[in-house]
Amino acid sequence: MNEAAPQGERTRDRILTTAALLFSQNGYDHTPLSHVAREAGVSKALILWHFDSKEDLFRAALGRTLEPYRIDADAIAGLDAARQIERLVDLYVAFVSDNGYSVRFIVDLMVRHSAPDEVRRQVHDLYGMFRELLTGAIARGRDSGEFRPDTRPDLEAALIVTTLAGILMERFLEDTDQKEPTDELLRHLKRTTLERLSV
Amino acid sequence: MNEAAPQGERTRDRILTTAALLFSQNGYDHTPLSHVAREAGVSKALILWHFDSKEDLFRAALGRTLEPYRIDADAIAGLDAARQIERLVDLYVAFVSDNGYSVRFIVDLMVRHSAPDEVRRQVHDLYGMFRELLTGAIARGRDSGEFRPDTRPDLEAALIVTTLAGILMERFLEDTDQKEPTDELLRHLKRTTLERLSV
DNA sequence: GTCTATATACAGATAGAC
DNA sequence: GTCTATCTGTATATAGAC
Repeated sequence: MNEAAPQGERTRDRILTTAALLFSQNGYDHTPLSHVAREAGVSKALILWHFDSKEDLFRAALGRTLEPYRIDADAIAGLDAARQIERLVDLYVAFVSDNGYSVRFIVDLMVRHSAPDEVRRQVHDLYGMFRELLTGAIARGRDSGEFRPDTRPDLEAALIVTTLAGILMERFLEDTDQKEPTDELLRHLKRTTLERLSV
Repeated sequence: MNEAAPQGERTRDRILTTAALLFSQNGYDHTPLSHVAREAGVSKALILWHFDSKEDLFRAALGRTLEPYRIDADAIAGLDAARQIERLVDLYVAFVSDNGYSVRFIVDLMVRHSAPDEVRRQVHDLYGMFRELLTGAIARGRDSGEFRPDTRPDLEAALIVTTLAGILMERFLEDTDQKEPTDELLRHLKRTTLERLSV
């Protein structure tokens, strides 16, 4: 027997994982507790014993949904500035590709202004951290002479992340999950950015 | 008496307008018919006499919501290519500023894949038309010698609209309706684009 | 065309046995 | 901790009078 994970905890955990999945797939309003109960193999009453309300379950499940949302700054260590920028762009695109459902769900919450403040702040911070990484890479490239001396790292970084946000948006607007046109656009973004920055 | 607009038609129209507003403000799921009825000054039953179902009302109301969504190609006539690009960018930003609620609503429908096919197609077409206007302006600039001869109008236009989509996205991600940072970003977008295209 | 009253369904949440 | 049974509110939709 595993003393650290009694039955109740494991059941609670299964409810949480199930809820996180169903909420991100169907949305809060279209995920009745009965559905979560069925998929998790428990009764509605048990869910409401573990969590005070559906809203409470939702907030707890959001933690699961946001688990993969983190930035690994080490991933760009040891590269020159230009390569760091390219790598950050690729990491962004890879992330939204790998987390389609949940990214769509979180974006939906943000667009509808129905994300809890904590989530809103978390997303905001991640966005800021990513932009900071870009800003830092551009600043180092400028200071090392790799980029033009009149480069404005913050503004350039802001333009890049905005365009990436646009790529995300367009992915949602398209029904088909085509990636080929986006790839060409991505190459164009990276190329024009580096051409503009380079001396 | 106005023979062309009997009482029933005017009431139906008021229901439709009220519904379009409330749906775009609060969303479909959080707009009960009782709310529409109260705001429109009629009974729930009357709404369901005019429209077969809530879903039917919703589809009809979407027409109202999309009414302002159109592109006036004449607005850029007589300008040189660079000025046309700047003007199109400004028109885009002005539109999303003037139609905050409904743009947010439509985007939400698209993100959640819950827009009727007709609406999805309509938005897609508008997006395509706007990109076409940009593509045309860039192509004319290239052919007139104003822009570099190796310019690829379609790719450049795609990059611009993607960045604009990103600006829209970021406006949703921010809680505050600040516009100052966006303005600086917009200027940077226009300036870098034109610098890249110009000979 | 417009209303009041009602049918029907289903959601979240609670009571209480085990 | 987990269940079945039930309460309670609210939503869409219908019936039928005016």
